Amino acid sequence: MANKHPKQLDALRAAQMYYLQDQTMDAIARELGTSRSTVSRLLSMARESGLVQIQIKTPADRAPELERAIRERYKVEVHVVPVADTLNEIEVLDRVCMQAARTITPLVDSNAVIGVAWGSTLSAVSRHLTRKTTHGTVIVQLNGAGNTQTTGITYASEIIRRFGTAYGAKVEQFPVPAFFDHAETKRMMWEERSVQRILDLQHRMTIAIFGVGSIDSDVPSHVYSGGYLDSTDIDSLEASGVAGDVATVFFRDDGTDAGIVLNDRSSGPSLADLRKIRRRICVVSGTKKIKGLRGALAAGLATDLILDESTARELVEAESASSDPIFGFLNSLEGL
Amino acid sequence: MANKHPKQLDALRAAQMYYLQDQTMDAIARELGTSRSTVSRLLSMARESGLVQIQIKTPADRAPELERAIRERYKVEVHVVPVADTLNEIEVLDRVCMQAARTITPLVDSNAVIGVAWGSTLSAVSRHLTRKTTHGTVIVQLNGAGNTQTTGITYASEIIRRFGTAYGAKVEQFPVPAFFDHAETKRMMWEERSVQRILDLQHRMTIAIFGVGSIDSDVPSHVYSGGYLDSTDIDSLEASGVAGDVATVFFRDDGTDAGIVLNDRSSGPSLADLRKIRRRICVVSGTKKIKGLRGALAAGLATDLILDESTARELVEAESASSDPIFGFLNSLEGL
DNA sequence: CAGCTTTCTGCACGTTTGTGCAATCCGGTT
DNA sequence: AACCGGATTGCACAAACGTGCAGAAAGCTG
Repeated sequence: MANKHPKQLDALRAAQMYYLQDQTMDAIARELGTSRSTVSRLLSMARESGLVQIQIKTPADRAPELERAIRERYKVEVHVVPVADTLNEIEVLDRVCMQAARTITPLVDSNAVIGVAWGSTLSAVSRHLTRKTTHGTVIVQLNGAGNTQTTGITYASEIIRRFGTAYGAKVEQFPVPAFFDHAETKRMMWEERSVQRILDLQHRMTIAIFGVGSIDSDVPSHVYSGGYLDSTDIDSLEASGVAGDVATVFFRDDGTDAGIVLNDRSSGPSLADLRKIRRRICVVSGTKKIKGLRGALAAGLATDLILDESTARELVEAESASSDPIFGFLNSLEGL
Repeated sequence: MANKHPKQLDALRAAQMYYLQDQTMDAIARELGTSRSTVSRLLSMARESGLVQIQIKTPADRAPELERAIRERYKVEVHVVPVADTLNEIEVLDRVCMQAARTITPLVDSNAVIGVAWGSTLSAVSRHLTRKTTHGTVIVQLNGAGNTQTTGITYASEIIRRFGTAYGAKVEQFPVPAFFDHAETKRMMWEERSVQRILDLQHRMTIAIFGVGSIDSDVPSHVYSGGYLDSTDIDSLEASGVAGDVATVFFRDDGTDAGIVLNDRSSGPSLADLRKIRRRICVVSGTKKIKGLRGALAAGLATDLILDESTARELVEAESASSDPIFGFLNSLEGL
């Protein structure tokens, strides 16, 4: 029809005709004066560039049993990702993270300050993000990623860079080690202005996105294997009865963190600071993380929880059969 | 897999897997233990029941020329519906109204009070509404529909009933004639408590949805042909220089309504009252309505405008070539 | 419980959609 | 102008999808 068709405009037209008027791609192609295949490509462009937004709204009253149970018990917004229990761990992670990415995107607004942790879960999430145009959004790295072997920059920065690209946001790295060797060094670094700039940003976070580590995990998280901790550290964690971590900050089964010395050397935000953030999104895939997850929930670290179905089921069952049911009950009364 | 599958839950699962995890229907069928065709049907259920919400977000800066021009000039949120100019009037109406229905739905919140007019446009919109679960929403008829031949109940009530069904809302009819024969009768009816109940509701409207009538329309709107007005009335309208109407309330080219006597006998809300509503959505299809549309825009009756592309184009051109070309030119200089 | 109506399901078929590939276009460079 | 590399297009084929239809299941009635 017309000549000078910037692709964006064609994509918009196509999307409107396809999604709002139920036209076939063929009809759209004829109107746009191009081939059907091009329309197909325009539409996938439109989807990926966030022009088309598809979301699934669960009326809370019609949510599945499982979701209601978790929502009630832990007072979190929960999204249970349906997955066949025949899938292997990696496939499940992938599905959970794809759905997580698409669930998170609508929550991101302009001028948000988004804290992002790192790890295999977040890496998978970042790979599935769909675009959304926002203004003034900032992505800030939640915790350092350096370790004894590498500076960890590429791995963690890759993740937050993907977030930045998806939302058109500025990206702020946190170039410090995951754990300091000496708490004193950390205290001094925390006084540095370059670090303070990041800490300030972190205090202004409106959204945090993180996974959990779990100490009894057979496949231990990066933190426990990647040269971040030595055997003394791990012994000390076990001695303190640690259940897991969020952004390299540890906690116990019951959500407490007092007296866990390693936290004094960790670069992640204290649990208290974390809890101040309005929206705290926790993504978990795999039943091996149950222990850490329960701790995180007991600590009230998450406002939103995205997890796979098997883990969700186990969470509900595990809690009912927990060693301290009364405490669990109290928690659920206190709105954690 | 499991047995006792309330269909709703299956539909939710399917929708999540399809739209959030990019599974094929085949894979979903296998997991749900049913056939692919059933999944296809579940998904269309999920779409129609409003479980899946697809919307198209136009970043204002990347909107087509036409939209920007109208948005700037008339200060309304505008949605130009792309349609091939080879389509006939009825097809265009259908497309516009389908897209209108899908554009309106996301704007409806719980506890909204939605005023709905009647006419061929609104009838078409109502036929394309998609469901959305809301609570405490009320649909109220904007203006009476009785005329000298019928009570007009079935036609208008059909429209608002469809709105009610789509949003799970209570429906309030307005059982009065479109035009009273005597202004005095109207004044007295307006004192009746049954009528006052509706008027009260109308004062609490948060959204109004209407088309426009246009006096020079070759195919005159129902109001001008369906036994609502007699020839004396029509003469009087022409004598007053009327351009069109919204919900059976008339106005001139320039948006004024002072001194149009027929309005004293009309059952629709005064223009002043209309303008108090937060969100006023005007749906227009077909260039024949240009005159009425321009009047309505001049009167500031709409906050949101949904119209087809040809009409949009003509609206922009008509204005540039208006009796005051310099003004039009200036407009176009100002970044329209 | 038989007989009827209504709803649901899977199959088969035709339609619609995604994508690898080769041809083409386009902007920049030599 | 000739050349080149990357992006874009349409084709052809395969994959994915929607839907009329007939049989099965579930309600309903007497």
